[in-house]
Amino acid sequence: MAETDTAASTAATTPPVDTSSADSVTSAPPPPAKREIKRWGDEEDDPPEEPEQNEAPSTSEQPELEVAALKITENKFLDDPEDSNISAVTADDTPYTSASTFEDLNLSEAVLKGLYVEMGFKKPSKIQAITLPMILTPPYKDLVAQAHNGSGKTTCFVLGMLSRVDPNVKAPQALCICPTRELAIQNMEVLQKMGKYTGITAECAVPSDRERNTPSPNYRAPVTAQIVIGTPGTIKRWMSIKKLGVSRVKILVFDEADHMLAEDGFQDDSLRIKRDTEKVSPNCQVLLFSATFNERVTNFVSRVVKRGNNQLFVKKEELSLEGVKQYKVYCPDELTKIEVIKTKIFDLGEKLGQRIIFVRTKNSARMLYQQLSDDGYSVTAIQGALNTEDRDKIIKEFKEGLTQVLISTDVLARGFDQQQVNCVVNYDLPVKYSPGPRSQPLEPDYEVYLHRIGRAGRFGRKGAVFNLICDDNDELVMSKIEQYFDIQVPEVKNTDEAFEEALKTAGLL
DNA sequence: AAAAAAC
Repeated sequence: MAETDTAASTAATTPPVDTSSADSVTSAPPPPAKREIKRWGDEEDDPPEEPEQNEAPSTSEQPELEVAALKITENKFLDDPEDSNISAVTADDTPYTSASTFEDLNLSEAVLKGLYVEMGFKKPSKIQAITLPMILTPPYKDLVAQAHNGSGKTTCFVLGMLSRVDPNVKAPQALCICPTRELAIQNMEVLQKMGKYTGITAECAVPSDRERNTPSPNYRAPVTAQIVIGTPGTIKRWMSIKKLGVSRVKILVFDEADHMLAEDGFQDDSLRIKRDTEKVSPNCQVLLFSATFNERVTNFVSRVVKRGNNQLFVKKEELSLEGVKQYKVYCPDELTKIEVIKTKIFDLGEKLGQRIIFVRTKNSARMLYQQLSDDGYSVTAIQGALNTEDRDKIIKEFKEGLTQVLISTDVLARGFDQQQVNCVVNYDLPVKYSPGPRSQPLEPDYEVYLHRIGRAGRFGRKGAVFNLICDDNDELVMSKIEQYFDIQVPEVKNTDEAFEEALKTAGLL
């Protein structure tokens, strides 16, 4: 419970924020009769997925939630000029009013208590204000929602699931599919905290070593939990062995939806789960959330989601977080990279918060871990080849603050929410593996880049990112990333002074 | 290559 202060902070903040939003919170003169436009608070754009301990982020750096309208049907919904950057929101012909308070949403007393007491929230973040009415207002339409990293997307779908469950029906009614075990567990923790007073039951469907070693499908009883959050393989398996019945499912959520529906992601599994669910629950509402939706996935996604047409998107040029300063560091060779990690990220980074170092392969995670520990540095490393027990332990230690520096593959690139992380290192830049001959230059993986750097700067906090640039291809990849997101990433020389200066600029020292 | 997890 760090509630007292957390509460105050995350939610609270109230704001001194830039006038743009604060004032209008209440003011909104209801224009046309039917739709009154209220403002949402902007200061705390997001109750981070796991919002507990926070101090109020300084308002100055709050990320703007710029939402570009994908499709604006009738009405322009937002007539306040200050909101002009937020277009979006369109429902075929259903008008929605954004929620300026949680009370506007008809949530149960138990859920409200969870929000205020357990989570410490005071009012909806921008993405919550916009999407919650869409999620909770009948007829329940599907939704595709994009919002910045750390802006509170988890709360949107967790509230959606909690609100739509009928407490009297003891069967799965809400399903949430996530790309990794860690994210599923984290989302479950948020759900249990937020839903603490509701009595709603939930179960996590993730791989476990125990389960893997159990040959018989009778190793478990049928799921009676009302909400199930898990990874695609386990969900699929439970469904196929008839332990997870989906005939009562009313709401199906895909977290990190762009990846869940990407061809090189979990498309097959996701579509199968969706199809099998809809077969017996044709009216099931589908929610897709992510911070990234590239053009290709977006086209596909729009075809997949049929019930209604509520969509929210953010232009890629407005997607990187203001509060997270990005840098590049030229390292002539691998040894220099390791030296930078030791002298800058560890030694000089003592004064920083927690740090995550992203590497490309499981093997480099192991190797880097080995080299650093051999040299006496205190660090842990996580990657998918570890057994589940070890993965859980490493995450637990990091979340408890027992470890300060964590090496990770892209298992943690998406969704991982630890507010004390204020520094991210791309030891290897994220690249896509293009099919065909190995000789081609590697293309940047823009989405992964954005997700990785979003591990810092949760909830509008400040952060710093260091990209280690080793060869010509790295340099090319980096410049493409800058171009794509329309950002400039300055160089930091490999000296203590330069790093200190960079950290100061980022507001971390 | 990473991720999930195995019909």
